[in-house]
Amino acid sequence: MSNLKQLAQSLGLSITTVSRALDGYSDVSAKTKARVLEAVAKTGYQPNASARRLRRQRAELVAVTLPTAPGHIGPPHFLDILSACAEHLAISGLNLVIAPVPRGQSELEMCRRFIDGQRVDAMLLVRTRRHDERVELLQSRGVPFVTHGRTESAKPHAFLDGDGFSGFRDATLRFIADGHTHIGHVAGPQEFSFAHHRRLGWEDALRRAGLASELMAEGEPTEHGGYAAAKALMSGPVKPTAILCATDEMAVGALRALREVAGGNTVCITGHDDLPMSAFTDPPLSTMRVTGEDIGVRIASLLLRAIDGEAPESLQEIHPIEFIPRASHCRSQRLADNDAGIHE
Amino acid sequence: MSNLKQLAQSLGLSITTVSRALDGYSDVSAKTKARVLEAVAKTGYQPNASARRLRRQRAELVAVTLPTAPGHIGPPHFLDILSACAEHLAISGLNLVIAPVPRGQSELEMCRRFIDGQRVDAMLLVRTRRHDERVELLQSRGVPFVTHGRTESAKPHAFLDGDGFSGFRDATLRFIADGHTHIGHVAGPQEFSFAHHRRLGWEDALRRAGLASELMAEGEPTEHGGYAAAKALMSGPVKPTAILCATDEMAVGALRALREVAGGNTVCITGHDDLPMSAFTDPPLSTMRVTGEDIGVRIASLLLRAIDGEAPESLQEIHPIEFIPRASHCRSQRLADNDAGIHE
DNA sequence: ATAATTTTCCAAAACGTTTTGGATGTCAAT
DNA sequence: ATTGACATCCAAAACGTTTTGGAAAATTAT
Repeated sequence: MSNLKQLAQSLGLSITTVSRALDGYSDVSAKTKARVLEAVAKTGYQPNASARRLRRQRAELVAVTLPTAPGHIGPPHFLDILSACAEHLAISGLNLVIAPVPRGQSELEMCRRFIDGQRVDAMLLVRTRRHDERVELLQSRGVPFVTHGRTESAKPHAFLDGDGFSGFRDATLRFIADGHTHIGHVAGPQEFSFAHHRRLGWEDALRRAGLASELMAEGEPTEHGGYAAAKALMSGPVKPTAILCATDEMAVGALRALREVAGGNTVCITGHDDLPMSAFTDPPLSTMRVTGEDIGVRIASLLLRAIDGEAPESLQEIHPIEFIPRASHCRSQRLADNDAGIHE
Repeated sequence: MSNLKQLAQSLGLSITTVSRALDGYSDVSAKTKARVLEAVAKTGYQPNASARRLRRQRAELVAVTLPTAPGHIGPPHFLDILSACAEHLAISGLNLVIAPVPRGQSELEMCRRFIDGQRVDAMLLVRTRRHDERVELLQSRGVPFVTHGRTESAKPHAFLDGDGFSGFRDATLRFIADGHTHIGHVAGPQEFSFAHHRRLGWEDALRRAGLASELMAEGEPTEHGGYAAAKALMSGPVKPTAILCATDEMAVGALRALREVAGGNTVCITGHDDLPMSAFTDPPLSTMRVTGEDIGVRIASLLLRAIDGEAPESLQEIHPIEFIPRASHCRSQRLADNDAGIHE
């Protein structure tokens, strides 16, 4: 609509001066600056984004790659995280674009398109895999990026993660303290970083207590995955009396499986994520969550610092997990009452 | 990294020719076109997005405004819709940016920033209100846009909506046919278009059947909102024997409320949206969903047509709703068995 | 052989900013 | 009067594309 040229002309000033007035250079007198500001306020002038981006050689954009998994895309609270992230990025003039992987294309091709076309200043990777080819690509291109979840990459990179290991270890220890000796795990796909760490935490606690860690079933990180995995666990020769699920969604599926299986309604269960709905399941789901304020905001500030050129080593955050006790982690009252009792 | 100039130089061609070869003009011989394509494949050249956007006077971007509601942002399956939409837009070279409203700013200011800065070619509005100021602004600026959900705007605009009215009317009729005479409604905030239409459908069925429509409670479109509303309904002088909830999330909350209240476990209940988790509640939630293929894809194609200048009148879609029967809509077996029985 | 047409190419002008490197004028110090 | 310092302004270059309006070469028609 309106551009600098017209604005300058109407004020009898040069384009340069108007531009510098708006950018707050000391270069322009207080009087003309005021005049410019007034004119801008009146016309609602906004600099053309593409032009500024071209000149500044910054895209003012950050892309988040969404792996289009079959089924649904990610934990339901994911949009909240992205929204908070976008809101925080916007303060620094950056916008967040959603970059789902087109069908028939690899995640790699997609990343390449974005960085080679200089469409973005940085990227955000979610659903990180332990060995993630996207990470390697971005590292080799020198593009700033942050991953949600660690990887096992040799070269350090910026990431934000919850301490799933400790969270699941502590939850398992809690079950052990409650007298459980058969503690199962409904695991997410082990290629995913988050799922792997949570499993390791569960295993670690069992090992320390000298308990076997064979009661594990893996499934898709969805309600159905949790359902199927829990069914598998409950149909084995040795049945668990407590189950840690990798996510709340899986736990919801597991809850249904337990409902359908004989003796299932005394099996204790926990999830992870503290989804809004988890307080409303039957029984209300005991779960965990990353402590502190919004994850999205923290991711955003990591991204900003990465763009500013900060070293990856100093951009790695692992946040503690807090346990949200509700009803589901102590269903078998016998156990909870005589807490030292051995259960079989 | 690499640009047209370098590419042209290395091929001994002009910038123009290379550019036109890539855009598929008939203007360039088959042989040189092949040479160019090969060089592009080898160097991985991608045109600089900002430059192209500036020259073409298109932002190649579509923004979706996310109302940052207190609590959570939208239905959990929302990201799936956005993702599908983004994927489809990408085919035409458009990217989807998410534009949450920064705190302390109005949705209007945010829209203005985007369109005055020519940051976007079109906008997508969700959580549409019956009287939506964003719609008026965009109409007055002549920016292409599509809303998810109708409005009561006098001027027509592009939208995609489910036929919530018919969906809820039919579901209510189904309850009536099952012999229910006290049918309640856990409603969403009536300022929202979707919530209002669903209520009207419920009311319409009751009116036709000569039944009173006073058993309604309104709440936030969240689990907790549904919980509180259902509690309110169940603590009145006349209690419903069936309840239609505006969304699955509200239904999940209502289910818990019914669990906590005497006689609640025979009250029939339905939701709307068919969230993944709805098949796993106790009892499995009977619900509804928009028929046909992915909503996100359809929104995307509406957006594309709007950008192409198609008239708003021809860009209005209301899609039928299909009922997903599970267990929750016929809990009181007495009713279901003798279907003509009067219940009190 | 010449004119008309088609094919193939390209120089230069945009697009709207930001930034560089002065230019002009004012004022105080010499 | 000259110099230096400072305040205020601006012309022009650049960012990397796409598009316009030809120009040169090759082909066909006369």
